[in-house]
Amino acid sequence: MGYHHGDLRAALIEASFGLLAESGLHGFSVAAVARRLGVSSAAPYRHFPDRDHLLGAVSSAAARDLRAEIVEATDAAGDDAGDRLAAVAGAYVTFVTRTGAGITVIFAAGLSELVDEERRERTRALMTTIVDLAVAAGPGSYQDVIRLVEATIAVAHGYTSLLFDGFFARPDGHATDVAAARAVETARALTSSQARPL
Amino acid sequence: MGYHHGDLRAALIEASFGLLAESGLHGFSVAAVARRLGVSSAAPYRHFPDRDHLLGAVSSAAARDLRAEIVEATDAAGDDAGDRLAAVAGAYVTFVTRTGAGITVIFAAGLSELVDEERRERTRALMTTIVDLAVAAGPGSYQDVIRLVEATIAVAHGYTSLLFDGFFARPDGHATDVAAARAVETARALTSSQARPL
DNA sequence: GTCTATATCTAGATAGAC
DNA sequence: GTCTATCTAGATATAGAC
Repeated sequence: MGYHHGDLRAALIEASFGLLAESGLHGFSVAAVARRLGVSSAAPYRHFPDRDHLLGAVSSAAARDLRAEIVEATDAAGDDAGDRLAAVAGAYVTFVTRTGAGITVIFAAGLSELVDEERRERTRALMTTIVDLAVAAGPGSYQDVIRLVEATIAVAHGYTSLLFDGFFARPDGHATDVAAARAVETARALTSSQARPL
Repeated sequence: MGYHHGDLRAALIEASFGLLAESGLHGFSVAAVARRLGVSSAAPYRHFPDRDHLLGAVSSAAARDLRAEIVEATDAAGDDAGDRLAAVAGAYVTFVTRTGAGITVIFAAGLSELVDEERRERTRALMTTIVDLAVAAGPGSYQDVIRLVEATIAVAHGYTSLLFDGFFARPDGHATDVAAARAVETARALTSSQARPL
């Protein structure tokens, strides 16, 4: 076996993204992540007590990074509030196709029992960021805002799944760009119609 | 162990739906399906040569049944072409929440290599049914029609995933109805805006 | 801090009894 | 047509060497 890294903990999280992107949560295992880094299957357990804690750390990092890329994408989208919210969908498709860490990983994954304050905070920040964009885009009640957020995420996640499951073509770089663009267009249609009652 | 059924083959497919609905494709295994029926883990192999052939049969049945429920839902949706297409999303959420067999199972699952003419035909019929509804709803080019189909499926699948992953609440009967209604509303917004260029 | 080795578990799949 | 028994493979997790 190979041996030690400067920071195996960080490397394990990074390698988990790669594995998730290729094989999905289905194909994720601590052993496979270790293999990817050329370390023994026991090595990860020096840094994470069990599989769920590794996944929790991956989830935490994903919530932080996804939020950062969403902020970046909305900044690039200009001033129109509808365009800015729609950009969330594009950022989601791009990020999740690259890292494999979408809502399935960030939420669920049976991690609800894990107490991780940092992760909770990052997830909350991610949601707050999206809700704020929806508030700006939708003139409706709080309930309407939440519905708009859900719809935007549903669109983003739906296109990502279609892409991952080969509905479009193999997810090479170009297919990802196309899917992201479609997701943005579709999400954008939600906010135009939001002006009229949904 | 228990013993023989009238039709274990059919029972295995039915039990697979239940297992998929509860545990997802992630938690699916031939052994677990057998356990559900109280038969030995070897019994399924008398009816299916391997795991993929069972999943293929499940996929085939799902394509047939989902199409039937879509036809039923669109018939109930009235005459407006936009309403009829939007009804697809509602039928999808309801069906997939109950059976666990959505696009992830019907397509992907590494079943592309499986040659199953009946399954291919059912999948084709399912897609044709949706495309026809989109043609009626969208006055655009063939490309626009395909995009509308993709968007509708993305919305439907997105809401189903949100529901399954606990984004709304536990998927009891009521939560499913709410998610289905939201999916219909969101899908409906796509076709109103389709009148104006997307 | 990582390795080797190992115990335990679960799943996929096959052989042979009934 | 199903059962019991068994083999193989891969994953989680722990113990102890270096």
